[in-house]
Amino acid sequence: MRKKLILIDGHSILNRAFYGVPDLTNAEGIHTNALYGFLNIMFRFIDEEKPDYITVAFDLSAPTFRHKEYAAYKGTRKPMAPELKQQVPLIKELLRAMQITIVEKEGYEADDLLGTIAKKTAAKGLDVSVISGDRDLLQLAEEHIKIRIPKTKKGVTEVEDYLPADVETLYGVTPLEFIDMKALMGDTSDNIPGAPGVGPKTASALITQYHNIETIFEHLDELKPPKAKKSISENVEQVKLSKFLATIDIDVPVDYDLENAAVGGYYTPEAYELFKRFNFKSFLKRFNQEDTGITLEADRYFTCVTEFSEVEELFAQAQNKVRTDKNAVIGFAAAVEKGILYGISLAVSPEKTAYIPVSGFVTQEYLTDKLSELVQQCPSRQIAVMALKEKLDLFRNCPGDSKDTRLKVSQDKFIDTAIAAYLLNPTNQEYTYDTIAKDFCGLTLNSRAELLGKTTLAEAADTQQETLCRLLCMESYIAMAAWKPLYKALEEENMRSLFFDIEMPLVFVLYEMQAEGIRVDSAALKEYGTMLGEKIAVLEQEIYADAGETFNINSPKQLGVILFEKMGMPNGKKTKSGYSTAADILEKLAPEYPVVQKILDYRQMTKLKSTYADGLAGYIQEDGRIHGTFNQTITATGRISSTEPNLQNIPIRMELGKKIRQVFIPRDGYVFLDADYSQIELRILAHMSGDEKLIEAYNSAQDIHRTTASQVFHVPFDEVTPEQRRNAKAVNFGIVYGISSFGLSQDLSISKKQAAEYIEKYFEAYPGIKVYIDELVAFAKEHGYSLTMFNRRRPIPEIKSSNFMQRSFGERVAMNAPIQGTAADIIKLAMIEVYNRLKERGLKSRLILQVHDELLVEAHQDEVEEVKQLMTDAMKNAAKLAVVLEVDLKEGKNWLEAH
DNA sequence: TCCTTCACG
DNA sequence: ACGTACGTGAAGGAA
Repeated sequence: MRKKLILIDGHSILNRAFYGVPDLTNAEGIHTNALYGFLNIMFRFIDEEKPDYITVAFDLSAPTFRHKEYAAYKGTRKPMAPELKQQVPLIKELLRAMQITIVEKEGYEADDLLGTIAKKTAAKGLDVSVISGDRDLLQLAEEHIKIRIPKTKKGVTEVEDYLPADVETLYGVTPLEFIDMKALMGDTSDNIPGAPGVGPKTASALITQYHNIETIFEHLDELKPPKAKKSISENVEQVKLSKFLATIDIDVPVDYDLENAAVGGYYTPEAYELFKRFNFKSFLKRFNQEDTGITLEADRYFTCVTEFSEVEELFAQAQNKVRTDKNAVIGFAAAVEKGILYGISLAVSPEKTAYIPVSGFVTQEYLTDKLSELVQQCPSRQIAVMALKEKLDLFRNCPGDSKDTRLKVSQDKFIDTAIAAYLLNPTNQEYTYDTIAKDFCGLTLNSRAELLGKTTLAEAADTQQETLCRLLCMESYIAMAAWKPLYKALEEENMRSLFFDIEMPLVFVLYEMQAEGIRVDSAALKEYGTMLGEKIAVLEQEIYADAGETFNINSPKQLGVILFEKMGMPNGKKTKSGYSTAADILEKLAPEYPVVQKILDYRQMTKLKSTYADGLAGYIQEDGRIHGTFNQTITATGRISSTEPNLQNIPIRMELGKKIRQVFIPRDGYVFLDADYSQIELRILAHMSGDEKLIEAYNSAQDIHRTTASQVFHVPFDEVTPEQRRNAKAVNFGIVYGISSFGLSQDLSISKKQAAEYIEKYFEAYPGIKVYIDELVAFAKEHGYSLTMFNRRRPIPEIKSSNFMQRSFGERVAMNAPIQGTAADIIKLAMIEVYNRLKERGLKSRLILQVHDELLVEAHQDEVEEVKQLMTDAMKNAAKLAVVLEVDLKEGKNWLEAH
């Protein structure tokens, strides 16, 4: 085996990390995002390559030898952002603590040091990986020198690897010719001028033909195209200079002793202290080296079974496993896309994880039958899956019985590890096997994006069977392996019940809501769209007439110019990347300028048409219904979210918009029953704070906003003016959102001082609330997270920030998350209860939508009274609070009527 | 792809 | 002094 050296382009990676990772600061207020990102990238390569040697090269700030005479070029570079600059010495400190060699040399660029060391080391018979964000280094590629460029897309780091063949495939030139190509096309980011007008295409073609600029100069007469000929002929000196600038010096007199760069222990006590200081919790795990018993070795046991007998044997092993050991958990994963199954994977033990592709004898029907059998044979919670809801179609037995969308499979056999991971940290963006492996098993695995990129499963099943096997095996294996640490963590955080009694049962409720869908009158929807289209056309012409020209009204940029420059409207101040044309700004201008009102109307109508009328139409399926998706692992507070389409933001507030609700209709012989909680968040606040006055107000069933107004403004209940009530209502909302005088002043268009007075008076009226929200903030400050009534956590790292804005945000979140989150917990309990009661009684009515504090049931006409009773009861009693949970229920023949 | 705007709770 | 209300998702424009 050849030994391995990893060479890292320090500034390049630090720079990428700085711009790729959102701003982080530690308790001292030091920015740490570049450090964090750098380490993330470095660990990734260390984990993957397990190098024998490692070295990081940095530039020193002084002008470099190669560029000394041409400092003017380099001199035009933008100065480094101070937040980044302060992290440069820190990364060096960290690297030294981790016993990682740093090279830098006065007068030389990191490129030159990397080039020299790479070439010399490769010549000694080592494999070298050069890690950089910079394509300049491609010229260094050779048989044993691989250039590795990490790219962060959507938070996932992908790596582009370049050996000489890769450079040739991509650019059509050899690594050495790459220098000449660059000399022609230039590089603005590196201040290499090149020949103006010559781009990558032309440069590549010319170098392929002539191989270097010297030969090109000899053939200036015959160059094609003429544009390139002219440009190059006129800029011979500049191209020569460019080549000089682009060439990496591979013969720098650098004092580099390979043995010094041998990997020592990275995880020294000094490094531990620094990681703690910078608050890099996820990296700290590396120091404990707690043996999870989970290793990549399992990779060796990943197999792709094809023989029919092997498939039977695998299922037999799985059944045997769950029956003989009730504590054992098996992992399951499925490759499903657009309703088509390409294969499944089962992890039966650490030594046995297999993938079964759908092919030949092994049909989708056969596999789903075997799966249903496995589930039925399974005594208890032993099947671990990620994103279970997406796989439940596979567990729906009896294909002939299609009228009943209801699952027959028992619910308590499954564990969803993605949901468990979500509960433990709901702020992650995704809960895929690779992120779970990293967070809970200490394993770094290639993500799906890294293995497949944009390849669809259908394509992969055809051409990349092995990759697909590896992918699915990793998922089922991690589902199995991660359960132990996940379960332990859930226990430690007292989230067992939240997981087993709320989130897991909810998976099945949401699955059936999605399967059920909601009926839409497509003719009425179309008509609504046409009506909007006509109104939009009229408004559009009027706006153009008023403006004196045609322009794109939907472009904030163009609109800003028209309103604030051409028409000279005042207060166009609020800017960031131009003028703000948000509704609240325009509303202030509307009384004086009639165009503005038309623009507001235009906006409203185009929104309605594009998002709702046209948007929803595209989601109506053949059964005349929309089957949206409810997401259970998205929000930081525990709410569910709705996508494709979003059925939780259908218009209701405006007269024109709410009409869209008329197109949502129940199936024939059914009606809608819509029940919503009345001010559930304020009631939760009353309960959780224990404030006697607020509890009393609710228990005497008073109009809460009026009561608040009466208390805050010291007027008798019956003499509260509408304005006072409105203000009090805004204060109530503000309390739930995490009150700030600024926010309230914005909402009510009053001064900050006045808003502060309202808040003060509110706290005088309800002293228990003040105490409670102070406690919420103090708790979050101490622990770094907040909790709901049902122990749902929301991490709030911002609350310890030294940055005022971030810290204030953290404080508001600390006030809001327990309230919004508890409301989410309660309606989830209500949903499960409604679902169970409908099912137990064998009713035809179905729960079909949830909108945060509202449940919509499509109820059979013969069951209306029973279901009304059942819904109200389930919702009211979902949680026992010090105040009653009032529920408003209405019946209707469309969603507008029912709400 | 990021930003702005706006629909909902 | 800082410059915001909490939580979402979709569409269209700009780059």
